[in-house]
Amino acid sequence: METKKTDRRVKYTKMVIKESFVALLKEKPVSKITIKEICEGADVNRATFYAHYADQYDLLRKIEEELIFDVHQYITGDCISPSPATKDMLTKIFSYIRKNAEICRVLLGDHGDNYFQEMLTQLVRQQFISEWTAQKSVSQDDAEYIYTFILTGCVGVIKKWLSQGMQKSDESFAELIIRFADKGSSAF
Amino acid sequence: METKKTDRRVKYTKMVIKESFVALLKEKPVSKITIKEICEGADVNRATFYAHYADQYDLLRKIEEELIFDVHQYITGDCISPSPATKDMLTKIFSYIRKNAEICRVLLGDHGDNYFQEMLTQLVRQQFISEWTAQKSVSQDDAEYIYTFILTGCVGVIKKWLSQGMQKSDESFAELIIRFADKGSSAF
DNA sequence: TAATAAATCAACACTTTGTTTAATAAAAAG
DNA sequence: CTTTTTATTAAACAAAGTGTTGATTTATTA
Repeated sequence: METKKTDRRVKYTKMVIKESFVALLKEKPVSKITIKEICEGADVNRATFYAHYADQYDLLRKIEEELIFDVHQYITGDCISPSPATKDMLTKIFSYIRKNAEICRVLLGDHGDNYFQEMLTQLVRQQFISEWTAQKSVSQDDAEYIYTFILTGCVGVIKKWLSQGMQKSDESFAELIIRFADKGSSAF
Repeated sequence: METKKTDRRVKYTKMVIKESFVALLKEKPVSKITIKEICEGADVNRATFYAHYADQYDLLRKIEEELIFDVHQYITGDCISPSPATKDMLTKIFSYIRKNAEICRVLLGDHGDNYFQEMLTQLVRQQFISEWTAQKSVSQDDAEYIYTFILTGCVGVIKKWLSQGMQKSDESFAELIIRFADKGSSAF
């Protein structure tokens, strides 16, 4: 991502804009952040901002999509079964989140928006449903409910883990998540 | 709630403002809704709006708090165990949500905000934790994670139920939620 | 070094905001 | 029913942010 943008000025501009924006997001929700503020913090002209983004929300969206793109790389088949492969996958994802803890904490925190969370769950959704309906004799409808329960539950737990400074190691946290997913699956 | 406000003019004003606001919330997120718009939709002077609310977000907050207050009435002790009392309690809550489906769907939908969801979970939180640590030999820390998993998971399922037109009856949906909570509890 | 592209600056009309004043209308109290 | 009280209105205001423009300067690439 962002490797084809040759011009260094563009790279720099986008970087400082994002930094300024994320810093503001720590203090208040997007809705209270003005483009003027972002530009002052980044020491960038307002016209330059509009050359790259439509508004604050567009900027937020693009930041989120970058993260989603990265996380997407880690997602492989076999999302739920408590296999070593799954544990490995989750550990890598949590390690990535830890590396980007600052922005992840903001996006999943009180000032974040639902969209990011929604995209995260959609990422695993299809994988999940198809695995489920194949393995067990569960109707599509029931599978949707189970999936929703487990996924939103796990995201909630991840948010808690993040907001409390990620005390548990990536690996042990992956084990915890697998346990939750496994127990949730047994609801039918 | 709102029964001591004697002056009928105030009652009316608040009512039309809320109606106009909720109608707008169906179309777009709070952040895109202007006070001017709300007032035009309600046919109320802008100065009148400021006499009652600080801004859109204050208005949203007050609407949410009214709902939370109502739901709070239904919450009694014994939140989790799959007892008939629990089922009865949940059925009543879902019936209330169904009666206020329009606003609930908006607040828990894509244009809603996290705060409402947060308040809903906080409502059950203390009850939950204390029951848990008493019944089973679980550390406070583990209990927090289990609670988070179950609660956010259940709220996710409720959101799905709402957004899909509440096909399941209040009673059968209460049973579903109890089943999820029970299975989630068995994670330790 | 020349050509190209990006960022800046200043100015623009426009919208929304939050507040204030006096005037008007409606409700509650006597 | 009349008086008093209170809510709402209307109009005007400065302040701030928005989104866009055209000319200029600066940095990058080739």
